[in-house]
Amino acid sequence: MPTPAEILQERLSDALQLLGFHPIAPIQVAPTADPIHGDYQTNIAMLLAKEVRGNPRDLASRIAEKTNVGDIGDPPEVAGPGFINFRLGVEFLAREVGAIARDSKLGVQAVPQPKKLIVEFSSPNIAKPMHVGHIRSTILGDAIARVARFVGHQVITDNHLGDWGTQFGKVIYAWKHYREDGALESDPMGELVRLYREADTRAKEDPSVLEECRLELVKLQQGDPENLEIWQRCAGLSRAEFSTIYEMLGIRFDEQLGESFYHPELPGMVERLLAKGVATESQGAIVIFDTEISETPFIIRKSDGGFGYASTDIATLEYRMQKWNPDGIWYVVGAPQQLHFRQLFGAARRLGYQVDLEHIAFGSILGEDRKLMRTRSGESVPLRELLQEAIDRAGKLVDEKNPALPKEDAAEIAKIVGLGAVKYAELSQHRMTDYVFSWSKMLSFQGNTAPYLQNAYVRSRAIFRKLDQAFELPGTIVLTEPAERTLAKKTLRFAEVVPSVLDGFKPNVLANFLFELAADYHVFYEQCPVLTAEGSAKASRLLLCDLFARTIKTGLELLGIAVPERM
RNA sequence: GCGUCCGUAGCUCAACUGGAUAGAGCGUUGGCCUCCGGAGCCAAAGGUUGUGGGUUCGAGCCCCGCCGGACGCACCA
Repeated sequence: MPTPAEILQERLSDALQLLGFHPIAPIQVAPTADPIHGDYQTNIAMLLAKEVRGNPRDLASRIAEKTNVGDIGDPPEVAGPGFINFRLGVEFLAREVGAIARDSKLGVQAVPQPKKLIVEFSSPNIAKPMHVGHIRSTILGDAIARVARFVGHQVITDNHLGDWGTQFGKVIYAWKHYREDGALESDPMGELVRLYREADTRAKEDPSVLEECRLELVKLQQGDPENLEIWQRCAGLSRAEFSTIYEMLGIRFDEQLGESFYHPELPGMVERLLAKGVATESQGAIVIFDTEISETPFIIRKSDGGFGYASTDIATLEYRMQKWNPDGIWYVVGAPQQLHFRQLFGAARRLGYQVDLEHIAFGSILGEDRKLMRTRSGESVPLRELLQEAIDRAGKLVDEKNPALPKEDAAEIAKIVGLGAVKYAELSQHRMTDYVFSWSKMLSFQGNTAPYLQNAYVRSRAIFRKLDQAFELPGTIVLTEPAERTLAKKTLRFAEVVPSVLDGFKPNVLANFLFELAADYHVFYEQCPVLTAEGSAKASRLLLCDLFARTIKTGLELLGIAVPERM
């Protein structure tokens, strides 16, 4: 079923045909900023007036006159410099609300042309701790993948693990010299991290250690059995650690092909690029120059014969094209790597790949001092500890607000609220802004936070627990109160907002919508008693409550956030 | 130096891709509980959108110049 905006678009399109216009660009129909201008508006008359050098208001009147909206609402009005405003009528609203209430997807339609998309996100480095820096990619990527699936795309998520980098020389060196088996047993990941740091600091002090680390790496890459075994054990331990975090976060990947997976392909790939004339030799390295992008080259083989991540990323691209032939590959990776991706995409173009490549960049997470978030000792905050703290803090809050809850339920709720708070803090913000991490703000029950939205859901569900009979969708829907209409209109917009998340990759658009929806629900809740109402008023209000609950639940799920039934 | 991103209320952030009087939350001030969860609602105060030009019916958004910040610029990912 089309959304209100789409219906209006179609009617406008018909009117323009009658008047002899054939606009190429889609007709913009946007919700109005202020309800005094109605519910939806279009600026099409002003755009066309510019083209034909006519008077925008006159043109707007002619278009308005020919636009048939008798079954939708009031006759369109011309206002301001040439806007055409539309107001949705009560009958139309009731009809539409009834329709989306019967739709499992709440009116969200499948895209006309489903695409096959690969979404690469999270991508932590093995043998390094997963820290706050990874959380943005993880949460953002997951949300985008969920939305893309929901609107009908075929999505393959891939965790592009950094399991073959230079850091492994250090890890292996330290493994051989400083390993403590007891610690490895009790806290494997902690020990791995300790080993890496140990080698890292020693290498900085002593060039000979650095050289030995390099040699260990070379041995590994040449297939030395001992180093290979150490690498495999480290990789196994890291993956296990990552899995527990992903499980905690409710995130699943279709593929987890690490960089090591592509390693055997690298020499052949470099030869191919040389043969095609895409790559050239420079200062002993094999590089791709594209001065339109940057003076510095894209290094696909180092002068010492080794491979960096530029090479792996090209090999990965080739593999994906061969295996899946996708329409798009989306990389959810931090903004500092913009140059890398511009170069990668440039290389892909030269290789003749026809695929939509997107770097979905994002800003950094700052501490409350507005500097990159660190622990007191100056290290990056381990993700696992951060998530546990979120759960603990949420647990305390839930305990304060609702001490009567059974212990087991309280623990489950703490998890839902705590993790939801962390995710929502990310996703409610424009992805490019560096955002300030604040426990008190994200866990507040007021304002634009996950707990506020979850609580709105819980309140709406509480009504149904008090209901003495099963809820059934009513045949007739009455919307007499302004608060009912406002809520109904907002709910209809869900189907417009969800697909729009993908243009510009902005989950914060959905988050902000859910916040507005919850606010509208609270006004409705305040002004329209449900259980004490009677007849079709009661039935209609129950329907609004149910529809609200489903919408906020579905919306939060698209952001990867769960809702509790009580809290 | 070159490049990318950014600069909006005291603070944290929006602004549907160029639309009407720039909106929320927190904080501040003042109201609302015989009623479904007050974890809520209503109202007020708070702005020359860093700055100077330009483009046009119309600019927070596009173009140019400054100021201020973050990040990146040949073999680490």
